[in-house]
Amino acid sequence: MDYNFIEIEKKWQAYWAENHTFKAAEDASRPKYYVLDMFPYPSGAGLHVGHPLGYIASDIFSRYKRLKGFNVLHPMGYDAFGLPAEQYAIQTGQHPEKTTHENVARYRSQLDRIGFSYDWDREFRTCDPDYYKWTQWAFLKMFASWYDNKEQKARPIEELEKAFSEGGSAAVDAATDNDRAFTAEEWNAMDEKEKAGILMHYRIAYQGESTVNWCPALGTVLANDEVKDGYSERGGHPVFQKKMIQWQLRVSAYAGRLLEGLERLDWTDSLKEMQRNWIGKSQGAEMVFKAFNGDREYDVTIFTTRADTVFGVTFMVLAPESEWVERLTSEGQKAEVEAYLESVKKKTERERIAGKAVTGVFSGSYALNPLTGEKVPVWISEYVLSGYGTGAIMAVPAHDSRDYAFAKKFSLPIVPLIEGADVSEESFDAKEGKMINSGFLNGLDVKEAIPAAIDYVEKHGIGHRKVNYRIRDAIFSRQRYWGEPFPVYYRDGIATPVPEDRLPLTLPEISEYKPTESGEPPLARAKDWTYGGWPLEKSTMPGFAGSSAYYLRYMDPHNDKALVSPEADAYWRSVDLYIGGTEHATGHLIYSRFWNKFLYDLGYVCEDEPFRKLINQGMIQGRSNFVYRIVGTNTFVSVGLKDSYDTTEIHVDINLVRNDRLDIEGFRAWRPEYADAEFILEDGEYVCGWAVEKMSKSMYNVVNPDQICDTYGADTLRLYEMFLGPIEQSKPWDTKGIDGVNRFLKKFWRLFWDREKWLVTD
RNA sequence: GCCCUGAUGGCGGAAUUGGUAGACGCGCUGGACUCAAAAUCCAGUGGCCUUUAAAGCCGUGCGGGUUCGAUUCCCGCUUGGGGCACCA
Repeated sequence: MDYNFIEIEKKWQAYWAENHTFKAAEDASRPKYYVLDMFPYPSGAGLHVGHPLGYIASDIFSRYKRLKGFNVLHPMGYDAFGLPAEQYAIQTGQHPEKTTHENVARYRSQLDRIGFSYDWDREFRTCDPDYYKWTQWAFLKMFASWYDNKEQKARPIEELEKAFSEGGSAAVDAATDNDRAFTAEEWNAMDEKEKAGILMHYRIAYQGESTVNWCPALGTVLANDEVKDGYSERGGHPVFQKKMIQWQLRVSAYAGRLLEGLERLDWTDSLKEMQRNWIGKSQGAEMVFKAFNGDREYDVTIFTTRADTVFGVTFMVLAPESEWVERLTSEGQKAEVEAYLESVKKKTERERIAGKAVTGVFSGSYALNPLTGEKVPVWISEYVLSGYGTGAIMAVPAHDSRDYAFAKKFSLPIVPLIEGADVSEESFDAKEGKMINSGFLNGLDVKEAIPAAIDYVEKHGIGHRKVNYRIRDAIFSRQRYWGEPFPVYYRDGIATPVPEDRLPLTLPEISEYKPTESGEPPLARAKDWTYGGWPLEKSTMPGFAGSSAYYLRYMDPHNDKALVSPEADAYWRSVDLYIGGTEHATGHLIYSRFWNKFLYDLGYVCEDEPFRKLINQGMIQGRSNFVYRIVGTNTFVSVGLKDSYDTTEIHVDINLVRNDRLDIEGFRAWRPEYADAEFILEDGEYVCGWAVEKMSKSMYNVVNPDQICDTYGADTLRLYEMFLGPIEQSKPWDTKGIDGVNRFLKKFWRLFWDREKWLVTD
């Protein structure tokens, strides 16, 4: 009896399923170990050979840990809300639920063939109402919480209301976008609507106006991590900046903890570094400049990390979206400023980045340098971002390259502040050298001058030390159908939570999945989308909502009283080993950490960080094949001869190619337009070109794991994927070595079966 | 531009606390079995010099350094991959 993988795998996979061999249950007598894969989005294309790489690694490690005596939790499920199913629904009218269901079934059967040791009793989909009930629940908790900067934790909103009624806005140090100060008396005199408006500026899940990434082609806003180079990550459509009122999560409140928590995690340096950059801590100072529009005086606050350069300020710049623009635009400059703001608005995000053209307009106002008393003009330019710092800067062209470019363009003065710095051709940005032209800072080194300048500013009441973070609050609304509905309705225009015991608020049926003609989200089509007679929120939650706490739900997936019971949480605690792609570095892995910290603050989970150790598996790339068609003909030339002709390179299905030799008859049968194709051969064969590219349907280079399982068996597939190289590394799929792995398994089999008899008794 | 990573035979890659470089596999070469082929098994396989062997020399991207000893540590380059990018 030879190594018969078909029989062996069938027998044991059935045995595992029947006996729930890998079912995990809390067991205080054994140490726990939690191994998790990033759950997949079940796309219509099914699994290719690259997807299971991480799953295979984690499965091997799970089995190893079990044999070492650990109680292993190793679950799997599906990230099932999302854009592709919805786009498909818009095109075909088919309910996304149906598409999702079919795709999940396909994924499951493919996963089953590979023989994973998942505890399938814990499987769920994020689009199941029993699951998204807890996504909605977490949102309500965030809505009902504020962030206390002093205690560095989230607290119930009632405690904030109490503080306001006793001491007004000054009574708390909270993470907020509120800029209106009020006393206890003023607070207590406010009506309900006014109070609600104020509280909205403090809630962790809040509704607020901000500049968002608007994608007209998708009809929805996108989060920063969903936009790449000015195009939507899904679909590649252009993205515009637009001011809109949206639900947001106050992730920025957790910036310090998200940064500091990285220290204790067993993640790769590169991934931690990516998160550090995304969070972007910078230490500096805020300073107040007095600005004058005619005879009206305003205080304009700026942020700088180079307080030492304040003697070299020759102008100020406001972001076009800044609230100061309106106040500081003089009568005479009004028309010009408005024209400029209009031109900025029309640009796509892409144009704004790519052009990097220096643009701007004079506001007509002047400001006073608080240290020198010197009068400097106030300009408006898109190179200043409204979302960072205060949306206004002091410009020091001699020592900042962006200010330098601006000063050159608009002929503004450039005053060098560092000894020996030549600023005739470019700015001197380095933080080194001796200060000159800088009053009391003269002679100091830059590194001494920065704190000295801030000390001076603080002492004279001009400003104070300040830490700024680049990380923005997460835009949490999507103008789409296939996502979690917000459990919020509008009572007299006041956003009001649906009571917890009425969750889940299930997604209604609608007739069509596209936005309405008036531009409202698809949920506007739902009949009676109301609660207690009041209209419900029409946007839905983004993809990352459902994936932010799924690892907690696996601990206790059937609990209808809590996201996770305190007992299950206390036993499984957090994920010990998490395997998944690096593409989630600044999305899912930030949101999950935020979400977990929030639940930790409220006492729902016992660990502050969700993922102890994280490994990023590399991508398995595809090896594509090409044929070369002579332009204007239906004749194809072999790769070695193609340079003698003018040809177009065309992807050809790798299933029609063996060892780069084309199956000519197969090719003719592939597509009607190739039925009468002619070929120019080399040595009687058509040789294809090749390249290593992303494995994808459109490049016809997808290798399906089912084929490998048919030919060699799941164990050969698993062993071979591990054999391809280090797990973290990207590598092309190349079956050259697969026979060797298969041979190894056959030899291994023969250790136990010697042609006619077993060599083992048990 | 800034940050993070990597570079080892014909190929994928081992060697992860500084101690025999090239494990394992692919490929290739030779042999056994067979009428023959496939499959299987055995042996060899970094380079140079040499008919062969012994012996020797050279070898971990490049140039220096530390050390009894460096793929491993330090400095400076070249180059592949990834991330960020008007963040004041």
